[in-house]
Amino acid sequence: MGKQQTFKNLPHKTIERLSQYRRALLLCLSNGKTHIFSHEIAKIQHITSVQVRRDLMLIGYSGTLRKGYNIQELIDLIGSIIDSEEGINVAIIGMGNLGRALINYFTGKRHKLEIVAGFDTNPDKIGNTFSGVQCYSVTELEKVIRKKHITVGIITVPAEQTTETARALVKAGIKGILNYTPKPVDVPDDVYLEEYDMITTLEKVAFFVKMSDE
Amino acid sequence: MGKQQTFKNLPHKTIERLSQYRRALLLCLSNGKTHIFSHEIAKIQHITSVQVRRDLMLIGYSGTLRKGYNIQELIDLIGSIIDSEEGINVAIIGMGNLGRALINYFTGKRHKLEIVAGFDTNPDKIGNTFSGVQCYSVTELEKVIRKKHITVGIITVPAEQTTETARALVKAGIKGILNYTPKPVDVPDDVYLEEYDMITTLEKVAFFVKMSDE
DNA sequence: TTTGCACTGTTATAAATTTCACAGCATCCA
DNA sequence: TGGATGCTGTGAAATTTATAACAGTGCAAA
Repeated sequence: MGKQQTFKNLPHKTIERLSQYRRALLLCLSNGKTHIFSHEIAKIQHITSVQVRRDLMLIGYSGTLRKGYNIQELIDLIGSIIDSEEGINVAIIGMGNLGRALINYFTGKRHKLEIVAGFDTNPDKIGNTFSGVQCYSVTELEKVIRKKHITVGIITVPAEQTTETARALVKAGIKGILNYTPKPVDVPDDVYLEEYDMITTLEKVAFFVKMSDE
Repeated sequence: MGKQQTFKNLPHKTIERLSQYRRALLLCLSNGKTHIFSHEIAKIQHITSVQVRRDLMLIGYSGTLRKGYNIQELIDLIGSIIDSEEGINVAIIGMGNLGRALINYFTGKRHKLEIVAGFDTNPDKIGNTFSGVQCYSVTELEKVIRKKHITVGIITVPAEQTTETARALVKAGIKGILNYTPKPVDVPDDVYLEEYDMITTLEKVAFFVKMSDE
């Protein structure tokens, strides 16, 4: 003990980067590489090598001098930190384009994190399977979430259904919500909430493009 | 002069929040509200009222004591800062689920930021229109981008086409890229790049859910 | 075997961002 | 009319995040 708990204090930004490092490392591994230098990781992620080394220091991983970091070891270590041992089950509420994009994009990528159910109100979708994910009626939300031990919900419904969807998820005992809707939601303190609005990001890019023009 | 240029030094985080404030303000306006307090905005965005006031201070906007901020004025001011006067034209490369989701989600929301073209390699899609956006062949990328004065590109192609897509965009003279692919890209310094990976965000949510469990 | 090089690991420093603390003021209420 | 209240605006402090600077080390070439 003592070591494990320090992971609780990892900076949020480091957590995000660890996930990104792993993604990059998996790619390198599939290309046959076994070791990697901090500056190589840095290049891929558009950050500095110091930052990579600092992040790895925070998780207590040491590389080999002049050989770099062992990719497989590092992947495993990152997994032991950010993954949940028993795995985490995820639901997507809203099987429109965005919901289906996420499913496509996601299935089979991480074995400790699995989308195990989709929900929609459209009768044409209910009962069907999308990339291996069964679509249920939102009326069954609570039942399915409890039965399948789903702890994370991704909201991809139309904006006007956002609030009620979030409420239903909370009522069903969800622990984390990722809201891709443009409408912010309100949840109790014990539910972890992350909101992402694509318009904001696009407006930010547009702003800096405008600025670079003067 | 002197006032305008300070907007160049606005913190990145403030820029993002301004966009979010505007989104929330537009909603309030459509509900018939004319004024709003800093703590109301803060509540919606899950931040503190101090932060809202500080952001507004940075853009030089003053509210009325005990009445709050004039919503319309604030919307206009934010627009004058983050929007480009002539408008910015955007292209989406990759008309799969994610690309179409973005188009649906976006069209008609902001008049100073418009998606004016989509691109794909699938012959079934080329020539069609999706929510009013014409889909072109990627072979025409450079031609269309130059002709329509497109300065921002959103990449939503499959991962393995990411690198070449980014290269083509840069070659076509794009100024800003928003990459929704899990594969990081590399661009010259004068192209503003923003990358967003949905898996990272989901893994982050999962991490904090796991942590809250102990 | 020595010297230089190219890495890692870490402490110290700086920059960015958020929060605290409180002054000021218009309105309400007694 | 004289608080009390409930907001705004902002300098100062705290926190978070990133960068700089450099010591240590093992390999490689001479």
